[in-house]
Amino acid sequence: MARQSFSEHEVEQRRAGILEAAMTLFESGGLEAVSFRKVAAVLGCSYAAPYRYFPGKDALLVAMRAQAFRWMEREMLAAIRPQDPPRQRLRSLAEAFIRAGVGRPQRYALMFFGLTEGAGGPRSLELAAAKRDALDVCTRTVEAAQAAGELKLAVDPLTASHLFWAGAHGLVSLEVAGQLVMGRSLDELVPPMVRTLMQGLEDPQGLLLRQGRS
Amino acid sequence: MARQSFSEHEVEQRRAGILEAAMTLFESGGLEAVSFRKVAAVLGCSYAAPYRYFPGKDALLVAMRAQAFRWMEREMLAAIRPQDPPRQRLRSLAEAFIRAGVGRPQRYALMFFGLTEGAGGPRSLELAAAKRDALDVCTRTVEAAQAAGELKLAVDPLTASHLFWAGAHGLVSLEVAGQLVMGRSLDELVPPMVRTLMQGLEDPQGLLLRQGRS
DNA sequence: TGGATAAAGTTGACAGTATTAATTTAATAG
DNA sequence: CTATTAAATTAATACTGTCAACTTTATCCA
Repeated sequence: MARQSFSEHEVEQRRAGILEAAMTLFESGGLEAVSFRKVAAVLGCSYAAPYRYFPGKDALLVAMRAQAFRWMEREMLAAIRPQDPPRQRLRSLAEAFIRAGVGRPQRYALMFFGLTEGAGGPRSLELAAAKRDALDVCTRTVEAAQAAGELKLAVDPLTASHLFWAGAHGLVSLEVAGQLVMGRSLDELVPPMVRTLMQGLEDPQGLLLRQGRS
Repeated sequence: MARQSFSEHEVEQRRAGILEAAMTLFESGGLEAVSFRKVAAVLGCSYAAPYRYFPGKDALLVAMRAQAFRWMEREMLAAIRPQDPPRQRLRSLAEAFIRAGVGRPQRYALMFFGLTEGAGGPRSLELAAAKRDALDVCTRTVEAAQAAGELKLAVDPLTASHLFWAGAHGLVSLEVAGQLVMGRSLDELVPPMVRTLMQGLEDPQGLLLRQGRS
């Protein structure tokens, strides 16, 4: 006796459409270029229509951030080749993270510079999952290297992957924000950073066993 | 034959007043609580008056960021006691940075999460100087440790201080943004991070000379 | 002392924004 | 065909940054 509600799939499709439009605006003009009204204009609907699929702008931004984390996860996964030794995979991972972030500074800023965490609505579960999955790529790689005996950690693998993640993020973050002193390009800093992270994670005995280096 | 312009000092005083009002608003309600109109309301002037001292909101935010960097510089300087050995000073520096940032997450976010760098107006020179001075505290401490023979760097001191800075920032940044996996408190991560940074910066030979360990 | 002058400050206006409420459209079940 | 109701649109409110026109006011000079 009434108009049938949209199926879950249809709703998801509309959400995806809104998200895509928002992302397109974001890529071309940064956060300032993202507004419900512009999104609606791109989609050809009225400016209040998206409210049916996102309770507010915060929710839209959260979804955008989750998407950015998914992208980063893909970038990292694409960089680690199974045939490489675990230690090399860890290096590739760090390099991929850094280069992806620096290559798309706006997207990277969207990921990490979200100041309003948004009180954890139902949709921030998706964001949390996206973050966890991205970090998991890192954690698994660290664990694999340790399991293969190629990495002697001075701390537990989870802590190690957090430190690894934090170090890589710190470097990208500073570069993206233009904080690195002029004249020092990222190419100068990436290799020492990766080496510092790898080396710093290991206990001295591990270093001794393999005579240091790399 | 005309009303005398304000002296440089008077202008600076008004700028400082606006800045202070903006900071107060920021501390209590985040970036959303900062607007020219609210600042003016606090100061008791009309909403367009601040435009005489800041060309726009971006310029105001830049000045706020510079002030935050100056604060961080003071925090770090207060933490390094001259009587401590250089190595200990470096550790204290890192701890101070991390604890200051985590203790005031909003202010920290203001420092590093400024997405709009603002095309470098005349006032962003002050921001650049504030950033440089803060980083210099770190660089000088690293150099002192190296000069005292207490730190055998694997890279040049400037690169080392950048890595140090990046690592500390990465950790704080993740904590502030709530990216660290739940259950892992900062107290768990700070000591390993500091050790990782210190250890990672050193060349293997230096480690050998002092038998490893921090 | 009495304008003239120009800086400092105020007000009004415009274009945008997020968000909510009221309204309209349209599909479908009976 | 009609009642129902989800979806979409429109109207409206309360903000925002920014600029232009206007008013106030302190000073200098005649």
